[in-house]
Amino acid sequence: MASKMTISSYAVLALLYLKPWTGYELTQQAQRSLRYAWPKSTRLLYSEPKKLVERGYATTYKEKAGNRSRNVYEITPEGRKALAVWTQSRTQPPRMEIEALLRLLFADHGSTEDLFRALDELEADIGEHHQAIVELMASYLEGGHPFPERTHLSVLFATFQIDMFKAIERWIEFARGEIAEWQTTKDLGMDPRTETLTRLLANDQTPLNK
Amino acid sequence: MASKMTISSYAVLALLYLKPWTGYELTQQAQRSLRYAWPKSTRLLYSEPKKLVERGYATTYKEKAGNRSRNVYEITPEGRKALAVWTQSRTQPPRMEIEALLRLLFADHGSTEDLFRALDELEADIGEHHQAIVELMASYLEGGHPFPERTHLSVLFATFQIDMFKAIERWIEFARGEIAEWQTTKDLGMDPRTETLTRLLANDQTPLNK
DNA sequence: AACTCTATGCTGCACAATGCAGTAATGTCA
DNA sequence: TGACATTACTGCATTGTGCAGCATAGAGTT
Repeated sequence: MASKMTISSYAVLALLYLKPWTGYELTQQAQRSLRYAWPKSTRLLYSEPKKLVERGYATTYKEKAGNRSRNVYEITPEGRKALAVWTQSRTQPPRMEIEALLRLLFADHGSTEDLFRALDELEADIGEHHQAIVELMASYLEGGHPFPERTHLSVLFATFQIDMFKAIERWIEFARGEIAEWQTTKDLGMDPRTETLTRLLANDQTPLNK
Repeated sequence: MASKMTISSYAVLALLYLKPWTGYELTQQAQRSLRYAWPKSTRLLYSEPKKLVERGYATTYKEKAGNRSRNVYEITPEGRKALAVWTQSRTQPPRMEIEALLRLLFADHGSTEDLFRALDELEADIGEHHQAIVELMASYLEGGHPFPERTHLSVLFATFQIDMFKAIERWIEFARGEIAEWQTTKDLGMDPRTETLTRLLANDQTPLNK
């Protein structure tokens, strides 16, 4: 039987709403546009459209160029209806997996060098994304958007991302400064500096805002 | 044979490094402290310590109180060594799943009301976490930290979270303002306002910073 | 002309992780 | 004494990931 529609199913269906795509194109497009809101494996992006076909939300045909063939997927009217249902449902709470922060939480097993390295890695990963999105925006100015009529949505989304990345980068700098003051990762506990910070946070302020 | 150590395995192992816990306590503690850096299901948190025992990284015994019994897990010296290995490895890139942003990306299928609702839901979810962490910091001031010698780590981590939550809340307000100006979710494309924003973003600035 | 490398275009399989239902004892308040 | 929340898990179906594998096409190199 047709399995249940997951958010990932709807994400793929929403891409098909824009235009028909091949399986491969879907994997590429998901890399480019969905990665930051809904990161999914390539494998899944090949599987989802097949399930949509099973459910009657898409149709498929094999297109061939020479000896090669590829699967093209197209949304059906039922698929469009299904998307409307999704729009009405409660969104799932956001979820962030940041291993570097996990390392911070347990930094007292290791050295300050280990912790600095984790921060460097976080900075590098964020920096890559940050740069990519800034370049994407530059390309939009030169008419590089594949769906120009949707630019306003992409740009609002990009505002979120860039803002987020900047906040993380600012925090990394701040964290480096704090850690540099520690003599060790361990047993610092509620020293005067930590107490000052705790007081700030308990009043819903951070040393970073403004 | 013993399966491979995942980051989740190390997360549980790191908790066991602090002190022995029962399975149930691990699920509670992971809810309280790991949720924002490494959110995992309750089910997994019951399974992971068993695997650690299989690998020789932990030992277990059944403790009984009356007719009831519970499994207590304790780290072994091998477990401590394994943790040191983890500390040396490259951190995984951060990963964020935010369904509300996915809705934004595909908002042109629906109405502006649908989009406002998605933002309200995101605000509610973030607000809950935001409040919880601020209250946690207030409790630390009253000596509520279960491992007082680790307060400096928790506080640096909390700085990240609160800063992040504030940034998201600020963006939500901004997004509401922008969307309110649209007559529809569709076909706005590169209008003058969108162009202004795109220019800002392409220069690595956002309408929100500072 | 043969070669190597990258991109295209997938599938199968093992295993990680989730969600849900089920089971059962203990504590708490009306 | 009965109802309900909390403690304390386990089994099972299903979703999702990572990796290896397979095969064609095109571009550049020796």
